[in-house]
Amino acid sequence: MKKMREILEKVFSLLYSRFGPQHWWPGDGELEIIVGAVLTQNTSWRNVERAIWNLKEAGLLDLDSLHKISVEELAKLIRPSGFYRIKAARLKELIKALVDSGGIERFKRMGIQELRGRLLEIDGIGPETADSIALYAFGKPIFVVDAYTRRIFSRLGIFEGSDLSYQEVQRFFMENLDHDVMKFNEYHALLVRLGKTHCTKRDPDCPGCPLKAICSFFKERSLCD
DNA sequence: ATCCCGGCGT
DNA sequence: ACGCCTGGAT
Repeated sequence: MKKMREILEKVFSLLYSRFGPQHWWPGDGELEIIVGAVLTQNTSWRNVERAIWNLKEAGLLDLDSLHKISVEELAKLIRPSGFYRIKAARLKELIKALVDSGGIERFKRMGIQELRGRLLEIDGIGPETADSIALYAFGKPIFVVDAYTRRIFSRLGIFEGSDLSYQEVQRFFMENLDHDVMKFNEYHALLVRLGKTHCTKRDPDCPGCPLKAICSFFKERSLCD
């Protein structure tokens, strides 16, 4: 399937020429990215920003402080991000794992598969969160799959019907794109951008979509007007 | 009312 | 496959 490489490049160039570089991850520092990756689970980034701001203002956005703070106290601070009790517990698990295995620098030095495996062992860290951390916090060449990715490529007609697993979708991208960190970074960020502004779940803006020329969903919709 | 850069337990 | 976790924006 040589064709898929061309399609993925086409999608990228259409998105990039419309939206430009996305400068991800939004927020600085490895720890802030790690924390943000957990807080944004099924939650809009706007709400995550408030939670992170609370942690910053309290002067707690460092490994040591987060390790010492109680779950209850942490839960209060991250309240605006929603699911705050379970997320506080998940953050504590993650922080504990980071501290116990020798800090962030130690994780950073791991190979991609070892790092991914370690993260997935932590309760509350699933494939998307693990890959977000691997790519955006540690600069590992791995493609992040999310709900937007699935929706956009289903509508394009590329994942049509087939109910693919996370791994299968990820393999599709990684087999058809160069393993370049900046490319993976920008590609995922651009898909999120499109998912928010045009390819929304309800009432998508197909006429204004940069991908409409190659989208089967748009073609189907255009027939009934 | 419905959704948001998911993950877990049943 | 489904219910749950939760606040905030639209």
